[in-house]
Amino acid sequence: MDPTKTNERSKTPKEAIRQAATELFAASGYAATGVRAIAAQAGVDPALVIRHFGSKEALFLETMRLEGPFLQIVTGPLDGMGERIVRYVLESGSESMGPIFVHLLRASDSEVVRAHVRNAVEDLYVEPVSRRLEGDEASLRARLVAAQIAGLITTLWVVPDPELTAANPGRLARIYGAAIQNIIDGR
Amino acid sequence: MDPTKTNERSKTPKEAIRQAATELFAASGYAATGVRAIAAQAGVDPALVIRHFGSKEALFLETMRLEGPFLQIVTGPLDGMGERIVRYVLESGSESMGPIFVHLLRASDSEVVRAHVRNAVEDLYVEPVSRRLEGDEASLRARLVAAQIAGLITTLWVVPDPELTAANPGRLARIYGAAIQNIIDGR
DNA sequence: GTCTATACGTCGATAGAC
DNA sequence: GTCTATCGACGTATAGAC
Repeated sequence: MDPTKTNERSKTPKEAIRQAATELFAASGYAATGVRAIAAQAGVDPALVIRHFGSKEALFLETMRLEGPFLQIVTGPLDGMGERIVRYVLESGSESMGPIFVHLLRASDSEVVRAHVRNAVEDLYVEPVSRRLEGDEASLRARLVAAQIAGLITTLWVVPDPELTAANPGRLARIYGAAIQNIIDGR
Repeated sequence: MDPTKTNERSKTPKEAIRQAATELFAASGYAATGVRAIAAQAGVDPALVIRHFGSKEALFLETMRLEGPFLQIVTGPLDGMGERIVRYVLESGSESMGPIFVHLLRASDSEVVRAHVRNAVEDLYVEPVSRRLEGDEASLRARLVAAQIAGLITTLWVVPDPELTAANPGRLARIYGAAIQNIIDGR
């Protein structure tokens, strides 16, 4: 009569909370996910959630760790890198990295969340790209590439544009990739 | 005849609420601004805020109307339009349009807010740019231009990158403008 | 040391008296 | 129409049971 999941008896309560939070935040975002709902799904008391993670926001950030094989993209040849970046972003939409970015940006009303995003962008995108770029103002141009990626993610998934999400990925990669390549090559 | 109310110094209560909300939302964003704080600044009862505008969210959206002379930028010549767009965005940061976009994106955890942003982007950016673009896939390319603009706004002000905000505006306009121009020109 | 029960303060929103 | 009183839900804190 109750098809919801049973208690994960093989795990410690803290891990059960972390897993429940990961699922619920990923499914419904930050605001729509309550501490009591997380506790219910984990099969624990709501107070335990705060006791183990300090606050709802801290738990949110812990489940929203940005990591991905983006570095591999950047270690490839400079030629065609723009298009490869776009393809990677398009694929990451259904993967782990895309949705995480989406929920983080949507919850960026908090300064703590913004700092989290800032650090992740710096480590994941700006730093590796900056290393690879040649010519003047490599750091500046790397940040503008990151801005282009952020814009694509925003328009595709944060505030989705239906016509863009339905567009042919190959055309997107070709057109937007060329624009990114323009900054990679540096005029 | 209906002479003015007892409150000669202020406008009608509804307008006082609207003005107070506009100031507070612009200064502190959506989450950090409470209904009671708005009512206090407007000098009215908190219940009036909801009664006049339905909800905090509806009042927020009413104060966050996106409008600007962006259309003038797009009516100019196609040549150099990319750079002009970037300059306009950079200037709008201290103006009315920039902060509004920032607070809307930061509050985009709500589907109602997302719809608001989607409509504004469509009317303000995509539609005018799409009209001006030549060649195939004008609509798609216009949306990718909008994506680049969104990325610039995001990286400059939604989740500010200190090194970008401190960068020379002329260099930003030249580099990022060229990338936008790449899509405007269409390969 | 973990976990539970309970409660506190605040939030957006509502009902009903003047 | 405007205020008083209050609602239910939220995130969070704490005392104390196992």
